[in-house]
Amino acid sequence: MALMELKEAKDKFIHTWGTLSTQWGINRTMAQIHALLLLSPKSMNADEIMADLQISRGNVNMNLRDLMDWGLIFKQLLPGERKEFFIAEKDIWKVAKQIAKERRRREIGPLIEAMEDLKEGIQPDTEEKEEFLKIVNDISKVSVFADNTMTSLLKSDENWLLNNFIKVFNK
Amino acid sequence: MALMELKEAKDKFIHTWGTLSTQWGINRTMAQIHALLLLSPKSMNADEIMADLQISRGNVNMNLRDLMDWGLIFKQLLPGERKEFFIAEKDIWKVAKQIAKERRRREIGPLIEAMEDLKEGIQPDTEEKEEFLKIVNDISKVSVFADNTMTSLLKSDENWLLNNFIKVFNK
DNA sequence: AAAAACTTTCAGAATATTTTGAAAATTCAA
DNA sequence: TTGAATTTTCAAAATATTCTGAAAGTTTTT
Repeated sequence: MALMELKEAKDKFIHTWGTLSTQWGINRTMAQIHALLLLSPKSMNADEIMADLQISRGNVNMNLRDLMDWGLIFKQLLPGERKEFFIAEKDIWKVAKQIAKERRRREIGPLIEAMEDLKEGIQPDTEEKEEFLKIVNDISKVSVFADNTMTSLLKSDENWLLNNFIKVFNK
Repeated sequence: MALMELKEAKDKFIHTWGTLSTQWGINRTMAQIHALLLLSPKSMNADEIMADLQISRGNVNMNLRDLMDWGLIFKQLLPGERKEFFIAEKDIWKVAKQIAKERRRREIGPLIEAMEDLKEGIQPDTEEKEEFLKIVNDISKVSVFADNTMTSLLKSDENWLLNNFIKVFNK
């Protein structure tokens, strides 16, 4: 790609972030607001975000709330300002951990629960039922494994080291 | 949950799989067909799937193709049968690996590429540009790390052991 | 206490995604 | 070959999601 001006590059970043996010199951606007705040050296208020991304007040409000739920941005009350300002977590490792944590909670948690429910409802008194329970149990095991793996990865930054070890080990 | 009959439990499984899949960014019908085939002891053809899930031929065809792309089901040509039959991979660990692989390809790959593009387009000749590049670089590093971690986890089943080690290590 | 500044809500509009089903394409048996 | 069986395609319909903007709610200032 040819050389770009900063403004152009920032716009491209925001646009890309928005596009990729949909593949992620994350709302495009939420991702764009996040990208905008990530790149902004200072915190921004709703009006600034509206103007910048050309979106409605309601949309901005709703997505700012979601971003706070995800733990990706924070409200900042500036002295002498009536308006609320928002600032993004800039430490990308923290951002990644936060996203992974939230996805684990949303994606793996419900799966484990659902499998437990199914296990309890079926008695393994026929061949067919045993086969069904085998699948449910296997999914249960794999999801618990995935959950544990995620938790381990997230729990402490020492895991950075362990993972580098794994990476080298598998070369 | 109260005791269920097998049919009821299978329906619940298919329904649950379909519901959870949307949170995953995976099409509901694709997930339901996958669940149906996972639970089916024998391979099924398009007409059987249409009848079972009450969906159109076009929808079945398209989602069977997607499931094959994901490597989750396989076409089976039965001797003496004109119709194509489909069977799911039943080894859940393989299924999980396949899903993780596909998501890695779809979610992490494009992110790494996009960040590389941005890096190349900007010269770090001002403070502002350096700050921008810092963020792009950090995202780059984190995504490459995530990509490597995934690859390691998927590369060989010896990792099961290593991961159990990590799990115990972090207790 | 009233008004101004600001934030939140939510019904309807806009947009995006998924599904249908009939027509076109393909495959296979005779 | 022909034509019956089967699969694939794709434009239009159905459904689901996201966005808007004005009204309602809240907080702060005067």
